[in-house]
Amino acid sequence: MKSTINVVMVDDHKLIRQGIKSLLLGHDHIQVVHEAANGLEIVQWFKEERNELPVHVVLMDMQMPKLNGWETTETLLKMNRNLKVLGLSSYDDEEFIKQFIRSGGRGYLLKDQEIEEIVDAIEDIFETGFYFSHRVPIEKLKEYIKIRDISPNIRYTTLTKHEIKIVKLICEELSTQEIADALFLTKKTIETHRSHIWSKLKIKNMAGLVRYAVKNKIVKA
Amino acid sequence: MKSTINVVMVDDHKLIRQGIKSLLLGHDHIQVVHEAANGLEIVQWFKEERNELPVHVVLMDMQMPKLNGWETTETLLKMNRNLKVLGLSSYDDEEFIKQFIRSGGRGYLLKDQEIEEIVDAIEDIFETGFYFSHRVPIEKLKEYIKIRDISPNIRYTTLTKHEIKIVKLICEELSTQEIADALFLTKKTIETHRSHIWSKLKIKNMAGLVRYAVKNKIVKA
DNA sequence: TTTAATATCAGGGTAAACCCTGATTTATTA
DNA sequence: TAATAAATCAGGGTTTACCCTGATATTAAA
Repeated sequence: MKSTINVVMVDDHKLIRQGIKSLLLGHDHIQVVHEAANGLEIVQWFKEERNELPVHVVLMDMQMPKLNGWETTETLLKMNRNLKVLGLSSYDDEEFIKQFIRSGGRGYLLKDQEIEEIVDAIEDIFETGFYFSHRVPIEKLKEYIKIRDISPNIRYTTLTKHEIKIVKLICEELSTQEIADALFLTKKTIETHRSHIWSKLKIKNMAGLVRYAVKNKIVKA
Repeated sequence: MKSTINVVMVDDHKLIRQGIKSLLLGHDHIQVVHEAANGLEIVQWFKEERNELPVHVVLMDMQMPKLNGWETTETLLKMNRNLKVLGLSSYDDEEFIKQFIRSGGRGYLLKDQEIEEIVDAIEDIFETGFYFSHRVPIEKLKEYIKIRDISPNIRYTTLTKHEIKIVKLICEELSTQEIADALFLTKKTIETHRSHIWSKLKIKNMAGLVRYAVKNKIVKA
């Protein structure tokens, strides 16, 4: 008989959480022991309310407000290095997956794939420590996995709260001048913030920024 | 005993389709008789392979590639005016819901809500013909429902295929000149297309365009 | 405590975005 | 067939975005 795998689910859409949970009900050796709607919630739960309940695998959506998937992963692994985090996403964006692996993620699944794969993935990540969907370009990723093992704390890009506020307003179609007026700052200040954002995110223009913002749930599309 | 409600599901994420289906398994009077990954698939199915199987409710994701939720709704209703289409979305964007209702949608659900609501919604839309989530600003929507009953064929915005190609390239952070070079056209031509897109979508700049493109799955975020 | 990051602002610049009017050709639809 | 929409291009315009360098005060981290 297979030993029981305790799974925790993190996704901001309750319907999806419940749906996947319901799919896993047919597999007795997989137990969903807790669920959370975002990164902050799950970090809080691990910190305070867990009551020594063993958790083997975390099923984590990448696109979440507040703390996104990889930010949350990094935080959780600081508390428990043995945790296996399985990323779940609509996007097979390479940069995205890279970030996640740098943060310590051990597997990645795409939402538009076969359902059986989620069960396979949970089993594999529990037994071997890794699982990557065949749609993920694994060869390229191996490099990142190595890098992470040598130097586990590679920085990922973070924007400051002022920068995030400006990103939001850019996405609302406000011009630099309008943003300056809205925040009681000069146009030049906003321009400086903009150029910092540009170089941090390595984007060329507004279009790249908006896609970043949507991907990271700074704004809704 | 309640009579059986035959439901068809349209969503581009198999995992979500299966999840919801699995949730509905506990409710014997609701039968998921078919599922499809996008608008084209379901239109095709209704046209050719249905074999007179009665369909009462269509559960339709709004954000899909190829044919999106409301475009598909409009097409399906041309074939069968009695079909009740229940929209499913991550977004409570008013413009979005408006488009859907103009196309003949009869109900709207948000993905981050309680699961029981999906069962209620299917039952309500089947019995009364309407269901709107309490998170949807129903008062405003009543106007659109009326308008639709008087003049059912209000135009929604459509971009031409050339325009869509340009939208994609703008989202890839290409400048007007770069797009012109890529498509072997002059800069002026691209500018004209741009200005048409701007006025069709009533947006102010690139930021608005990218959000439109992501919302309508012209590009991934 | 020293370093590094954050937040504020300025001058001066080029290239790109965005807006107007206007025109021709070719499809498509009524 | 007539009308409409799509696709191509042009001139000439203003405004905004984006890129340099450089400065200063505050705050957070090593």
